[in-house]
Amino acid sequence: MATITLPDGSTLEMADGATAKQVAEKIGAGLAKAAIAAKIDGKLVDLNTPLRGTPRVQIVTPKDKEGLELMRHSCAHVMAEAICSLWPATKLVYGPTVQDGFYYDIDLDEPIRPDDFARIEAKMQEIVDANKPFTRKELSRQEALEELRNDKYKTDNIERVDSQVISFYSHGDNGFEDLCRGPHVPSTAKVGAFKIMSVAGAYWHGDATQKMLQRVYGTAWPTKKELDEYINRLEEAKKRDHRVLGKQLELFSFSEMGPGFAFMHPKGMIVWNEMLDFMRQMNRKYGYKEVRTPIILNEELWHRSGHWDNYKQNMYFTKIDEIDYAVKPMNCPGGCLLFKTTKHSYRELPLRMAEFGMVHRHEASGVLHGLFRVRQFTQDDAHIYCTPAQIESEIIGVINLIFETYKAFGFADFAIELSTKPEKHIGSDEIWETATNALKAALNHKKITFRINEGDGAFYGPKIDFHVKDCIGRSWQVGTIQLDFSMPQRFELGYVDEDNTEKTPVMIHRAVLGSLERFMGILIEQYAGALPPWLAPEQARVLTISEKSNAYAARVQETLGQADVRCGVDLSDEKIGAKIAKTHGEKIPYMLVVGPKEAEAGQVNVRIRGSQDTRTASVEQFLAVVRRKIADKATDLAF
RNA sequence: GCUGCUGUAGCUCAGCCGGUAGAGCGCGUCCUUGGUAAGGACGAGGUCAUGGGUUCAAAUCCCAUCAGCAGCUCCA
Repeated sequence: MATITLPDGSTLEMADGATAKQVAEKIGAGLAKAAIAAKIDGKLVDLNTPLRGTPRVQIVTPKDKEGLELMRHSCAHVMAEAICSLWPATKLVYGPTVQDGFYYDIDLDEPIRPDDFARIEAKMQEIVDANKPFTRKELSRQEALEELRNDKYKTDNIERVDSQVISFYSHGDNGFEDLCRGPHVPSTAKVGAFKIMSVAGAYWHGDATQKMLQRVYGTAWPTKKELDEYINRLEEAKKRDHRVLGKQLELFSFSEMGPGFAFMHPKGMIVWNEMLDFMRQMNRKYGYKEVRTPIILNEELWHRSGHWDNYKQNMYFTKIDEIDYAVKPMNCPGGCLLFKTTKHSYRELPLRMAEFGMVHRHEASGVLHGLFRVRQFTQDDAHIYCTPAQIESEIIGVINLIFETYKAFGFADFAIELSTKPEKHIGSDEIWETATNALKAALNHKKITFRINEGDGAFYGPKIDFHVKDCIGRSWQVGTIQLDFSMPQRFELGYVDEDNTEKTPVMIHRAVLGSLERFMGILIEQYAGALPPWLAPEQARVLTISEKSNAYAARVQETLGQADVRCGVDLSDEKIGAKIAKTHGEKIPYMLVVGPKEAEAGQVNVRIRGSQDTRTASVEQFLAVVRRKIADKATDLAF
């Protein structure tokens, strides 16, 4: 007999060798039907695994996170079989699950096209309808290597696992079999509602020198309804796409004349300047002075800074009067030159110098992506020159500044990473260790939990990276704090200490928004284009019922404009419904409907973006409310 | 940079088994003066990304280039 303990603590007596499936059947027909796998003593296994002794058993269904992944993985197998049957030359490489779905990397010279998806799906449906059992076969490592000696991909897969038992799964009678750790759903009927999503190239092992494989992406969900909801969610995310909204809302554009170089339009410039004004305010509050350094500087400078050796492939070069120059990819070397123009005393430290620096980086053509990845961008950069003793308090100061800033922009959720010494770096190991420890100390002091990102630091020093989470759960890297002992040495920066000796300062590089361009893109996606009043290009618009109220509308607009509210007016001879629809499309926070009634009473009828309700208020009342919303950086428009 | 897909009016897209272009939105003019998510009529607007090739004939087929999209690699 086997004594089975269930997750609720109850026990079941079963015959020795009974399967997990039988346990599910004993518990209930519903569970047995939903069951796709089991967990025995915490280990995920196939449903037909025999039970002995006194195991703890949990029946896994697609409702469990692990069950869902397992189901998707099984679905990947079904897709693999479908592809192999349609393209017999296919060599299977690797088919894991990913967030919301799965993919399978295949080696096949004939490209699979989106037109083929329907055929693949139809074939998959055949396999599903056949309701064939997944069966497991185990071989010794040696036997497995022998059996797959002609398959370099599968051989490689075996070599990458350390288990001595290698398992294979097959479903059906046509001999489809795939190396796989498992477990799997019991039969092909249990892979859920699926859809082929896309196909793209992917290097073998992510190595650009290796063969480009085809990666076919699919998704699978327990029910058709959930699949539809997922497709819906994707469409919703697409509506937030800052590239689409940027065009629609006339914020910015790109031209074939300059791939990766954004054009900021008048409305985009308003958002930009609001961001900039706010960051300047923060810089003043936290004791920064602002500077500006040249875009183009002599190539020699970049040799000295280490950029030539470590960053050359990302830089643009030019010649002026036969002399070699480089376009700056970072602001720090220029900042160092500025620091060196005068002699410094320890009394000046910490010296915090901010720069909204426009930098140019040659990014590979394939990585350009709206405002998120561009070749020219503006960093809200700063360099803090300080003594070693001041490092921790300075870093804490920057962290405070960063948190305050993100909150103001409406981000509540952050994640922090500490990146350590990369392969390409300058400076000794001791320096790196000291610097890394200093960053850790500051984070610990602030009681901040962080993740370590090995080998991902800047070439001149370790860094703390800040990620913000947007309202639909996506994470964006924005701010960074980098600690640098090398650049000050290379540039022979110095200050005179209390004891009248020359010392080398420590340099802290920091950016809060990171890139103004990227941050604007993030804001657009976060708010789906419906920016809070303080950032909105047009904060209110007066809509007239008919031209009888034009003069009054103009007066209202004038009054608001005088009070620094960005207010437009729609005097067109459209009907009010059309004007409201148009204003909604432009995502303007406040609509002020005025007709003879309002004109008579000196009022406006306020309609708030996203709401059907209206409310009449005097112009003064509305003005007071909107000014407070702007001042508070409110995201809630109601009043 | 690599692989695949795409490029037609300001925008979104149709046309693409070859016979020199169409819709909706937007824009302009006129009618309409209408009270809360799109009133009506008329009109203007396109070297069909660019350069070659095949053909009597190319938006349509082929090649190259450029750009965009998805992903890979890289990154703020």
